[in-house]
Amino acid sequence: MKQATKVTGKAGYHHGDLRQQLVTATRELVEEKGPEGFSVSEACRRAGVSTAAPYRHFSDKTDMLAAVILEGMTEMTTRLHAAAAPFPHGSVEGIIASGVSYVAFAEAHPGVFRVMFSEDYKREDLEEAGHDCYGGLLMQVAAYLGKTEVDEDVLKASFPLWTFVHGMSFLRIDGKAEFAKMQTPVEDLVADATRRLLTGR
Amino acid sequence: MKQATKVTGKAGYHHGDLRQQLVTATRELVEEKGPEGFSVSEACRRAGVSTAAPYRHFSDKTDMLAAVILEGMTEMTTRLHAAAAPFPHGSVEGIIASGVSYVAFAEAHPGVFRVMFSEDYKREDLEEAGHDCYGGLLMQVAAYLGKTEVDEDVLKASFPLWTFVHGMSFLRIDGKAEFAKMQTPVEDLVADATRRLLTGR
DNA sequence: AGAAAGAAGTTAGAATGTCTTACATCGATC
DNA sequence: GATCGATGTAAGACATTCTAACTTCTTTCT
Repeated sequence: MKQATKVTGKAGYHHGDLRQQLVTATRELVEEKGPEGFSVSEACRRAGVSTAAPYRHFSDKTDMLAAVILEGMTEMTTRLHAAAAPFPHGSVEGIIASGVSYVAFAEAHPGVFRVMFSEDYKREDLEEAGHDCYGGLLMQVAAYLGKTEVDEDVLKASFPLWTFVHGMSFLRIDGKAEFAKMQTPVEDLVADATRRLLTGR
Repeated sequence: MKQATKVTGKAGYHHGDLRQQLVTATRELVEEKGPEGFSVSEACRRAGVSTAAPYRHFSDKTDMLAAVILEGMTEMTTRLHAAAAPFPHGSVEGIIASGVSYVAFAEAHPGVFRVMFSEDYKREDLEEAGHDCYGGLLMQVAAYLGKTEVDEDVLKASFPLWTFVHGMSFLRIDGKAEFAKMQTPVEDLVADATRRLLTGR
């Protein structure tokens, strides 16, 4: 009656990999029904355990969501990195590719993206994950500006870029692009804006 | 006729102005605890009625939130309009002022702002309210471009502006401006970006 | 004016959800 | 091979959304 969870076939009282399975279930639910629609009970049902089981692995309902956020954050970081990789470090093209990838992540996982920014999950690990992610852009912009470290100029140049792709992400997952009758591809919008914000033309 | 008499409070069995009072309570709660923290029960407690009372005025919990969204949307519309009013119609300054005002609204009412864009509240009245709001920007940009009506060019020029202030709003209410070590005033950030996105330099 | 109709409250309760407490089971260790 | 700690379950306290049936007040119709 247990789901076949492990390849080794663990079908007993102990689950074997419950924590990760709950995170996955949570993530799926958040994706399907939105952050609001997620319930611990439902995740338990999916994982095939009682509703009390998660509390061995998570302190809270929000703790489960935090785990999802963390997963999402690291995934986003690697994605942005990978997107920029083919281009020279510090090139406008690389920065644009990162930006496009940011929006793409939001569109691929709107639920997770929303949770990632939905509330004040002021937690050390999440902050750190955020820093890692944003740090990638800072490095690229620094290189673009010919700097070896992140100084005031780099911060000032980077933030508007983030702002733009962040706004673009939300508008798109909220269907506001259709609302605004904009069917220009994201790639073009991000490329144009990034160029203008960065190079000034 | 009845509203005027019962403004002072619930003297009797009938409340007199429950609907509006519930909307207000909902809005306060959303502001205090965020969209997630809001509960119908709590709103009822604040309005001093039983938990069943709201269902005479709203179909749903989400219906109550929708009312708050509508209020917020119209308030935002008037704000943006007012902000641009002092400047010549179609001037960059007017457009910038609107943008700054957009972010200011988000910072003044982060909870409401978040609900306004948190979910797919696909409802006719909300869509319409959104159109009214965005329409203001479209008009200004049209005038800026020397057009008398909203055509493709206007749409293309306007959307990135919205995108930017929208992203800025979210980043700020999420505390990401501090996170990114940006303490440049919003006014400057919006002004710079708007100018660049719009005029190209 | 007074009865009937309808609007807008109330209480009670079903269904669902979060989280705690006390207990059961399993794997690993000594 | 008995024990112990980690991990699961069962039962339940309490909150929440929403419905159903009843009550009270307002309005409207003769």
